[in-house]
Amino acid sequence: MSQVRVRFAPSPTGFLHIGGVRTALFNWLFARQQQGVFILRIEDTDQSRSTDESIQAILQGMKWVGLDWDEGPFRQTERMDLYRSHAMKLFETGHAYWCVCKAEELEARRKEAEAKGLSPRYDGRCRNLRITNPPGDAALRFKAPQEGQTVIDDLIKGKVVFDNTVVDDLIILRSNGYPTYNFSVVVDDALMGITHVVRGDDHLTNTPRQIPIFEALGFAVPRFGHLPMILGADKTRLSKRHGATSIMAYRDMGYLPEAMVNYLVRLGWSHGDQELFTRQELIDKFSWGHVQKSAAVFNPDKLLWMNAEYIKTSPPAQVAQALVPLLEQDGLKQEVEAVSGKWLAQLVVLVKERAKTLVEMVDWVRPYFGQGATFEVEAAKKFLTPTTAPLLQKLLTRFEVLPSFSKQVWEDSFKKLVEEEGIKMGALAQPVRVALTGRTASPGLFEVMEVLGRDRTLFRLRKGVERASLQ
RNA sequence: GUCCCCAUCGUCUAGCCUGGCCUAGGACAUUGCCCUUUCAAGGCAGUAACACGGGUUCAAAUCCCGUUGGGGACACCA
Repeated sequence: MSQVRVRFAPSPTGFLHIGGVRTALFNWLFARQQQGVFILRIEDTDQSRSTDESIQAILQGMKWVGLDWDEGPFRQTERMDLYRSHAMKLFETGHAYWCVCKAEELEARRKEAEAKGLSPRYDGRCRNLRITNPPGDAALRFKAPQEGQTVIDDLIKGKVVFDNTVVDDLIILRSNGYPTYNFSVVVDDALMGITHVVRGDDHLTNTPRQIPIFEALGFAVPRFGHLPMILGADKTRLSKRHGATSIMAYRDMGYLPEAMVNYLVRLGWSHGDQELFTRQELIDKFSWGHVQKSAAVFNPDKLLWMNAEYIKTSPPAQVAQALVPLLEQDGLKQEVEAVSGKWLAQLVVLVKERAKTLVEMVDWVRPYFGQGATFEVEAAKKFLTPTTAPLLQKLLTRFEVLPSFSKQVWEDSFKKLVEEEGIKMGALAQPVRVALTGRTASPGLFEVMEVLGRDRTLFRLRKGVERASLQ
C-alpha cells in the first residue's frame, strides 16, 4: 500500500475555528499513525473574502495546538495555471463547455425554480451550444454524468449512494478566470497525491460532484471520510452566538493546547471508556471505525474539566511557561522577571488544584508576588481585628526565634499555640491566612509559607499584626 | 421543495458490524455524604438514556421496514 497523504484545506476568511482544528486533528493523527504526510493548503480562490491576516491566524492556531505539517502551506492563488490548464484539458476532451448565462439570469432562474418547488439546479441550456469562441465573460462548466450512480465508500459513514440525476453541471472556471472550489479541490487533491480526503460532513454532497471530475481528468479517486459537525447547545451548527469558536480565543481564556486537543478529539471519537490521552496515545489508538457518525454538541463544561485535569497533571514547569504571558498581560511583568523559573513552577504546584484555567491561575497566584500582601477589605475587616492581634503577635514571636523555615517545625509550633490557647484551628488559621495572602481562601497555610519563604512570611505577619491593631 | 446524513442518560460516549454475558457501563454536569485551618482537589453514594411503531427470532439497544425528530447540501462561497 502506498504512503498515506492527507491534507487540511481551510479557506482564509476568518480566524481558525475549533471545528477546523478538529478536522485538521483527525487528518494529522491519521498521518502520524500511518507515517504518512500531512499537507496544509490554503483555499483562497475567493479573492473577495480571503485575507492575509486569516492565513496568519490559521498558521498561528495550528502551531499553538502543535499540528505540524510536512508540506505547504500551499496557496491556491499561486497555482492558477494548474487549474486553468486542467480546465482546458476537460474542455478539449469534451468534458466541459462554455456557458454564457449571466450570473443574474442564473440567480433569477434559481429563485423561480425554488418558488415552483423545483430543485434549484442549472438547467443545462448551454450544454449543447458547442461554443468554441467564448466571449470574455463566459464561464466553463463541467459536463456531469446524468445517468447512473456515484457511490462513496466513506471512511466514517460507510456506503453512500447518489443518483447522478441530482448533480447539475457545475461551473469550474468563473467568468473572471478563477476556478471554483469544487474544481480546484479536485485538481489539488489529485496533483498533491492525496490518498484520503477527510473533511466535515457538510461536504458530503460535494463528493458526488467531485468524483466525476477526478475520473474525467483521468486521476485516481481518493478515499473519502466525512466527519460529523460540531453543534452548539441548541443543536444548531456551532457559531459565535454559542460562545468563542476561535481556537486562539481559548488560549486567551487560559486553556492548555493539550487539553483542547484531547477534548476536540474525544468529541466524536472514543476508545472505550478512556477520557484522557497523551498525544502519543492518540496517535497509536486512533481509528476511523470509532469516529462517531452523528453530530456532537460542544460542551464547555467538559472542556473546562479537562483543562483542569491537564493543569493538575502536566509538568509544573510547562504550565508555568504557559502562564507567564498571562501574568505579564496582567501587569506582573517586573515581578515575573524578578523570580526564577523554579519558583514559578513551585507556585504552580501550590495552586494547580484550584485553577481550572490559566486565567483563574493568574488570580490565585497574584498574592505571592511582591513583598507585602494586599488585603481584601472584607477579609481584613473580618479576621484582622483587635482580638486577633495578640494571637498573631504570639505566633510571630514564636516564628521569629526559628532560624529557618521548615514546614514540619513551623506547623508544630503553630499547633502548639492553638492548643495552649485552647482555641480552634480556624481561629488562628484564618487571620494568618489573611495576613499572608490578603484573602480568606488560599492553599494550605504551610505550603503558602514555604512559597513565601521565612522573611516574607514574617514580614507579612508583622504587617498583619499592625493592621489588626488598627481596627 | 429535492437529495444526503444521523438517532443510547441534560451533554460526550461504551455496547451495535459478529443478537443472549445489558438488571445498558464510563465521563462531564447535578444532588447528598465523607475528608477538612479556608477555598479547592479527592473519596463514596444517588438521580438520569436504548425516539416511536411494526416485523425477523426461543431471544433485539444490537438485524429489516416505516414514522417522527435533528442536521447538512442544493452559488460564477469554501
